[in-house]
Amino acid sequence: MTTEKRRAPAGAAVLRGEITSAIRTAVMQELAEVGYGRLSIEAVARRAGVSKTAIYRRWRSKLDLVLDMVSAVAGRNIPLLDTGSLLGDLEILLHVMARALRHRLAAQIIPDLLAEAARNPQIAEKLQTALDDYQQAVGRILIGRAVERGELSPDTDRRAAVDLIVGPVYWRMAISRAPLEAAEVPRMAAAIVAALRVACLGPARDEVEV
Amino acid sequence: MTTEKRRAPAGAAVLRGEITSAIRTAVMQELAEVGYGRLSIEAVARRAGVSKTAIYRRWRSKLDLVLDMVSAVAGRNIPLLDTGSLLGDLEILLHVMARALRHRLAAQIIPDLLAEAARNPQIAEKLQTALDDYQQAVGRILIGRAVERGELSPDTDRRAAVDLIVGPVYWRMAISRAPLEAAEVPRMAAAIVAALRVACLGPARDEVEV
DNA sequence: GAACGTCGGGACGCAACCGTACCGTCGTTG
DNA sequence: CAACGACGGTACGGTTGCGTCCCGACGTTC
Repeated sequence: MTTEKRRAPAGAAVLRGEITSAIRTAVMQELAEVGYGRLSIEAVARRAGVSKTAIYRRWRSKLDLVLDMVSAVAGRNIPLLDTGSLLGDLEILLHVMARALRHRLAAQIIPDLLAEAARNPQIAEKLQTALDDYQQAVGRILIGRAVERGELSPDTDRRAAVDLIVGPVYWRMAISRAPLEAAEVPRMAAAIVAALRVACLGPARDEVEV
Repeated sequence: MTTEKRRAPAGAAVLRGEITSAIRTAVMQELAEVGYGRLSIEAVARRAGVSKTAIYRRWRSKLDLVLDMVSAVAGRNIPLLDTGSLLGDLEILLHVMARALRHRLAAQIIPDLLAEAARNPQIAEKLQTALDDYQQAVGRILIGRAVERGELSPDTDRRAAVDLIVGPVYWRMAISRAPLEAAEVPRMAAAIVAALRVACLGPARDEVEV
């Protein structure tokens, strides 16, 4: 290819960032409103006040568009503060999750995409890696620190631990769709700590005492 | 209306049950495959080997059809066996939930409809009442019995308890989509019992704000 | 200030689906 | 055994969305 004579695009021949971000927010809103299944490029374009071509110039298809959004959002990893105790760490994590799921958009988009992931391999892959990263981070860092401190047994099952930690918040906010008051977090955190302590003891062979 | 001369429909003029049920299973499969958002009557008809008219004669619209399916499935309440101990009751419940979510159809349809419920008031209502029934049943019966036995404090927060019980299984099977081995159930049940014990101790009493 | 070249917008062809109207079929009823 | 009447199937207009093509507009570069 003799591209030597070519000069870089300039002037009006350059993607306008404002439009790109207008599309992005429109996609989020549309995704929340109708879900991935019914997401239409035309609706996105309408909502963004933009032509369809503007979208197709940036992303090859609807799937590409959504995949890009997902990786953009899921890419940023959560900071897991070290408060010095498992209980403290958990409270922070629960607060962060609750805060995230309190946003209307997130609370609608996340369950929707997770459901869609069950049937769309591309979305599943993108989402699953993000989810795995998240779970691993929680498992390794949060549980790992607790093990180092001696708060949990070294042979704690990381996956089971993640289920016990993340499950209740997600169920409460995304499925049951009941608000989680900040005041409830400490209690939930304490309950989870108790659960984690028991979970690493292995199968319930012993009788439980009051 | 002078319906006196009317005689009851008979012969070929009666809905054929085989076709009705063919439609029903087709809807379930289609729902699992493409989700509610993309569910199309034509596809259902094709899959069932039936005409669209056959469907429209039975249900007024796509929404009606799905609502009917939901109430049919969600209507049947789960039997909660009394094993004599909270731990035993929990193990049973977890097994039942795990068994249900192991079915491919259920594991795809349930999250999908729950996500859809977030934006469709009609589905939300049907599903929410079913969910509430379920949660109440778990809360009242399972927790209630444990309280009677003295295993849990009388002022246990039912809602928080349900979150701790149902959340982990749901997360594991429907979101994380990792298999839950039967051997893991006892451990998870034991962990949940521990969590419930702590949860009813009340909030961390130092900070109680709304 | 003219040339450049991509930009956004509107229009197009194509495909899928919705919900309805009509038509011949068929089993029961009297 | 004939009449009944809802049955299932086909065909149809209308709508929506996809992805593409062509056009005039526009800001930078030389």
